[in-house]
Amino acid sequence: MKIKYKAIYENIRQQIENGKYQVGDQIPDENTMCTQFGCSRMTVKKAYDLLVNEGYIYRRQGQGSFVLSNSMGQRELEIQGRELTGFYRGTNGEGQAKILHFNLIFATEKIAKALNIHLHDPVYDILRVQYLDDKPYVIEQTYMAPSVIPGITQEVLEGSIYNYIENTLGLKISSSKKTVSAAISNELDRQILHLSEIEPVLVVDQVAYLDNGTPFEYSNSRHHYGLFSFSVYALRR
Amino acid sequence: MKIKYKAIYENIRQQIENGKYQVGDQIPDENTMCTQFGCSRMTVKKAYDLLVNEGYIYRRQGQGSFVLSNSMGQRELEIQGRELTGFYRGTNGEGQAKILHFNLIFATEKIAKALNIHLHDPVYDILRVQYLDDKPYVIEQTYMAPSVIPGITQEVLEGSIYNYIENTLGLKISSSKKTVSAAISNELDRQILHLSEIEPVLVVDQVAYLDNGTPFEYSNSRHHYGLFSFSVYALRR
DNA sequence: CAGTGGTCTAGACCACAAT
DNA sequence: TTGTGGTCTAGACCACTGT
Repeated sequence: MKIKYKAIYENIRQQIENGKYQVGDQIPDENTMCTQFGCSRMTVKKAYDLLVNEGYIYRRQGQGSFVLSNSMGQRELEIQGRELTGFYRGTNGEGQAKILHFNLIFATEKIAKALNIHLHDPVYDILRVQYLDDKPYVIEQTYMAPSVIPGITQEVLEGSIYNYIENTLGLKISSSKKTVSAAISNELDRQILHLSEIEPVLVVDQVAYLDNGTPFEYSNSRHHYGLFSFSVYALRR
Repeated sequence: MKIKYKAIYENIRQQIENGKYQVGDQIPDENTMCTQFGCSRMTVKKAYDLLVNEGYIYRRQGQGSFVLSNSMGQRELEIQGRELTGFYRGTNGEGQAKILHFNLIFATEKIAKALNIHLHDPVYDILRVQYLDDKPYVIEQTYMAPSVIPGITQEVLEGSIYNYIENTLGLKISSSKKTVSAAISNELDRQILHLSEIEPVLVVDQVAYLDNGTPFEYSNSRHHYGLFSFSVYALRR
């Protein structure tokens, strides 16, 4: 790791996650870290601020820096990558994916607006089911513009779209906006996710962005209510 | 505003929100801002990094800084304070609150763990309904330790607990961890929120922290599925 | 008081992109 | 080559906390 503040961040993060620093423990002050890592205060500060943003520590003027939580220690949630720090990996497909349909359609107003393209521009219209341990847990409706993400095929869709985008196309996925809500399950939900009439779905509406600011994906995911939850750490500003 | 980077942050943020900078527009580079605000590059960088974290802009080496979204422009959601930047204000009570019960109980293991207190320590056990425009939208089960938040009364509960904590007690609320899921509505949900059997609730489990790292509230909120959604902006690290 | 973090400076060098 | 952002330094001064 050539970037110093990331190295310091990783160093402390790991010591928190593996329990060397317990919740409530004070971690070294900035000057101590400066001498230890041979760097200036600003560099330590940057590393520590990252830890604050991710909910690992809190800091108080005049007192010091203390462990707030070991974040990842709370893995009681069923489907969770690095959910707590925030990036939704639904489309990452760590399990298997089954394609329900894969078409080209004309962008509706909603899609065009979300993807920042013109009305009636062509878009991929993909409906997939994701499985984990042979259990279906989410139905994903995805729209992407071929002008942004070219060359999508059945094969790509059976694997991970995100891997294709990052590894094959060499693009960088940088952020996303999500809105989470609960909804009554519809006919398709119940059939695919094996739900009864009274069992709901957790709906995630998402627009995902490349590092050049282009929205490349607009998706609507309907999750089995018992197999998925969504966690965030929120800092008050 | 005496803090320069916050002043710069506010300046740009407002210009994005009121449309002076449109989505996709390039905003001034760091050196330009330095001369304009009479400060050093690091200060501008800090302001811009805040804007990146909140999803307003993205930046690319060699190219510049560009508007990603005007965030708050998407106020299509029913109940939303500054949800997009992340802090859940359910307990803020902008509407009215009705108390269903208010007791002192002995902490269960789950509560003790969440609030970092001992098993069987006394805790407030509060069940409230929040209304917005005379419509019930959430049932909130809240646990707080009197040792941390003393002096809770019926009157306090009818207003805003958060206001009481910050204004009357002079404590600072700094962060929270939430887990969001969908659930089948129970008898109470259906009665209070006027739901039918097939209509679900959006459940938010939350631990909230003071700025000294103390978890002061453990709550479980069951929201009307049609009146509440939860939005986040997530940066990939 | 000493110890801590918060803000800020005035530079430096590097990496990357467009021309 | 120029312009951009990313990282980093070696200080400085201030604000807050606890002794």
